[in-house]
Amino acid sequence: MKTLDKTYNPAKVEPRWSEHWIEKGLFRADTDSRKPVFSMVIPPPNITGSLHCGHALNSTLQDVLARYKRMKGFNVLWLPGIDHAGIATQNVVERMLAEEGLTRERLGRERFLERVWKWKEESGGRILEQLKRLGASCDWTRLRFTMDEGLSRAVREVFVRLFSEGLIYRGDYIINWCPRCHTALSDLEVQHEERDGFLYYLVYPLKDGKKTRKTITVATTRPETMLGDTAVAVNPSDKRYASLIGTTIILPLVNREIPLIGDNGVDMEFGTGAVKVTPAHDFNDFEMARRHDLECVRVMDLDGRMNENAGRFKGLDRFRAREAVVEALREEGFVKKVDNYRLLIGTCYRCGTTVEPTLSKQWFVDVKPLAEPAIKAVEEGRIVFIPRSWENTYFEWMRNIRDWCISRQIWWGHRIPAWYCKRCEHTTVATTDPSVCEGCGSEEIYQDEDVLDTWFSSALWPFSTLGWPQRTKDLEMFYPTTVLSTGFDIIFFWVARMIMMGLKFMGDVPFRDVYIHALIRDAEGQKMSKSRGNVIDPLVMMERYGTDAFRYTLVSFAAQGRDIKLSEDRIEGYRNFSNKLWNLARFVFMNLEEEDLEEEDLAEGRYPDTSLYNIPDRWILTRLKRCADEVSKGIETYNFDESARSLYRFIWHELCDWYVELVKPDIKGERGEERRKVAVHVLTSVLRDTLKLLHPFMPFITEEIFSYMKKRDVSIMETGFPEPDLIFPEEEAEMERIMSVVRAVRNIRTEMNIPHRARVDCLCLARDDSVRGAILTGEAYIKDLAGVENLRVEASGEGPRGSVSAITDGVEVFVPISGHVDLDVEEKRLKTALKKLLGELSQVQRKLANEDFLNRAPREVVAKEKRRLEELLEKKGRIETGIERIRTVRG
RNA sequence: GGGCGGAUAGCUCAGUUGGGAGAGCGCAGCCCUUACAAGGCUGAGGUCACAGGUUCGAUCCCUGUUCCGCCUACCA
Repeated sequence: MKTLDKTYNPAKVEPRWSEHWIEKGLFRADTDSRKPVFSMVIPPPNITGSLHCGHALNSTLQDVLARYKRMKGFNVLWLPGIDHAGIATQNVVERMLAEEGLTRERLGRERFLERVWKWKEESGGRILEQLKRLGASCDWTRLRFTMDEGLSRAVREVFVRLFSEGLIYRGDYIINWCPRCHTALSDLEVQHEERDGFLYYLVYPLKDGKKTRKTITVATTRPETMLGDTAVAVNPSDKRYASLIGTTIILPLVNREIPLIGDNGVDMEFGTGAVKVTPAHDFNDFEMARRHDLECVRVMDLDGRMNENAGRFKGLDRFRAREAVVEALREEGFVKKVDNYRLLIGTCYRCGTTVEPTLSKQWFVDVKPLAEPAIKAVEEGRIVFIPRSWENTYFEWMRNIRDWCISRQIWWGHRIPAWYCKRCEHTTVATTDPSVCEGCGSEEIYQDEDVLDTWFSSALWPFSTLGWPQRTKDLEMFYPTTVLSTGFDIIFFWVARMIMMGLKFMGDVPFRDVYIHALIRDAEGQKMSKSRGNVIDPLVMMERYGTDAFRYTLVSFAAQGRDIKLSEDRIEGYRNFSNKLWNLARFVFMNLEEEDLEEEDLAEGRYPDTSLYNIPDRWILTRLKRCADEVSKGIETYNFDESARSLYRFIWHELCDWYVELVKPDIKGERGEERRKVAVHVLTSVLRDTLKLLHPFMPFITEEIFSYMKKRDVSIMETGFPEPDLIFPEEEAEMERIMSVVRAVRNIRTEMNIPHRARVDCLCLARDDSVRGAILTGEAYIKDLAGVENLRVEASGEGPRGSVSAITDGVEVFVPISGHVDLDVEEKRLKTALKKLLGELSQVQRKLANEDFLNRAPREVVAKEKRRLEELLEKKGRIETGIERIRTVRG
């Protein structure tokens, strides 16, 4: 057998396996399979993106699920893909054009789109390679892209059907406009930021107050929009102003006459209780204008500059205009005062520019009718969020949902399938490009210039990727998908919309479980961002510590409902863990004899006759079984961190720290050939099962080690997930007893500074027969692991002169010290132990003295406490004898 | 304004039918013991944020407070 390198070198191992798995088609879903189905679609990353920690976490968790389910015998589909990311991609390509001194307008739509496709072919989707590097076991043969022909057909189909049902409409409404990206944005695409600003108090004169110089003062954070004011509103129940409702105001600078209206939406407490109304540039005001049938006056153009309605301010950028307008108002005495004020401003999530609410003609989805069944699906538990608490967030948004603006004034995306007629003004909406107007048959039709929100196509992802609107085998087999794993930040953007669309067009939920993973932050708890410069690059981490170690770190941190503070130290720790595993394998392989290898395939070996097992064998097999149960349970309940913790403890602190040490003499043949064979067998079998348990988390190293154990060409992922059933609770307990004696002797050795090589004698006093039995059966192990020469076990008696003692549950361990014992050190040891013990003792005694406790607590609990009291009292007695003994020696 | 989450060892975090507080890193001491120094052994370190309540018993359940995050909202 090959000798492994002394340290594990992931860089040498990982790329080979990534390729191998894909070449062999191990990730392919099978439409002819009769196995139970497990399916997921990947949240499609942006085509412009590159792998960040969030992707890495989410993909790792999905990969754990996929690999686990595959090994458990499921027909697994994990469908990968990417998103065309309309605005982001267009920005990227426009930036490239700018470097050539070009603009998209000069290039023209068609040639611009050619450039985007070319860019896509050359440098788009880099992230897919990075996902492969991470080990993501997606079915790469089914890779999808939102702009693919098939998916585009799905988009059109959906648009046409919603339009025909009146759920998609076009109209003039106020929307969020990004003056930089030159497009409308949905509410969700606007990010709110708190900034310092001012609250301006503007004085508006009343028309019939000319003689009396009557005025009304309004408060605003955006004085420049006053040019577009078409009313002033007050609350009708506001006594200060109620009598003025219906009067006319002269708008300063503009000299337009505007009405003073009453509206319940006005907050009497805020500012002066009077608010200016600018319907064309404020959502609130727009609503109010509709209620009161007010005029809408736009005062800005699409670049965010003042337009002709702004009179002398025309051409000024909106922020310059603010200063200019305030200045002008001030000169004429219309500014009463200016307060400092924290305000929330909306910014474009793509470029950060302050968005401008603007009246505009756009396409919308009437979402309410779609939202109702989507709410119900979650209420009725047909879809379950994990953690459950996210359902509140979902409900909150869905119940207050507003119409979705889906048209974007960009070129890269699915063009809106609507044609307008120059003759009759009819709008033709069709799945295939029409040549004549549906209404009048005229050929003079032209297509809408706009494209759809990228999220529109993403909403169809779970079924469009499976072939819809065609009724494919994939669709039939894999829809609804089993799980969706994603971040909370796109619950509204994506999850909710998929649920609505899935229910609408497939008549069924798109997935059963929605697992919401944590958000990754840096070590200080800051959100990672390029501008902060605190981004941890997953690729660098994989390079530096190995993909498996990086994956394991993410999984270990993935506790539900808590953010992840990622730190490099932790990754290093798991790098060490992978090295530990590597060396475990190295040890095993080093000690195999030729015949062990010839006799059978280590990768498939069965456990031998259980009657041949000794205590350590039975103990480790029991521990393995418990670990396997915990791993499965953790994955199935999305408590991935628990699985990871359990495996870590088992491999390092049970298998390596104890079992390997226990069987070393066996493996080396010191206890006979038969025993050697059994030990080898158990050790290799446990190693093999451990590798399998670990494989979903650490696919590379496990496959690598496994490859040395197998005779035929098989991947570890094809060998099934271990479900061991051997369990020996008695030996498990006995072993614990033996281990605690070993620990006790080691403790004494350390505290007494006994040289490492020196052997010591040991006397164990234990009243309980079974405890003595356990110690006696473990004699050889205690001698080995604690460096004991002679071991005596007695029911009762005295510790030998000049010996030091340690007390563990039910056992008192004495170690005679050659030369003389440092009495002071020993006394101090005993006294500290006594002090600690007395604390525990008084707790227990207090409990047992409490009648209510005795009467009301469950019997088992009371019995347990009583047993504990006895143990503690016994311990106490022994420690006190020890202290007494020291006193007598001192004389 | 509404909602959600967090506060446990120096740091990062686990801890559910409520019943003797855990891990990793870091720290201290000893050890290059033939799988592993990316290692081994041993150890120190915690009024479980604060105040009440329920209970025989609370880190855990309930109420309130403080601090820190996040999401959401039409106080201009």
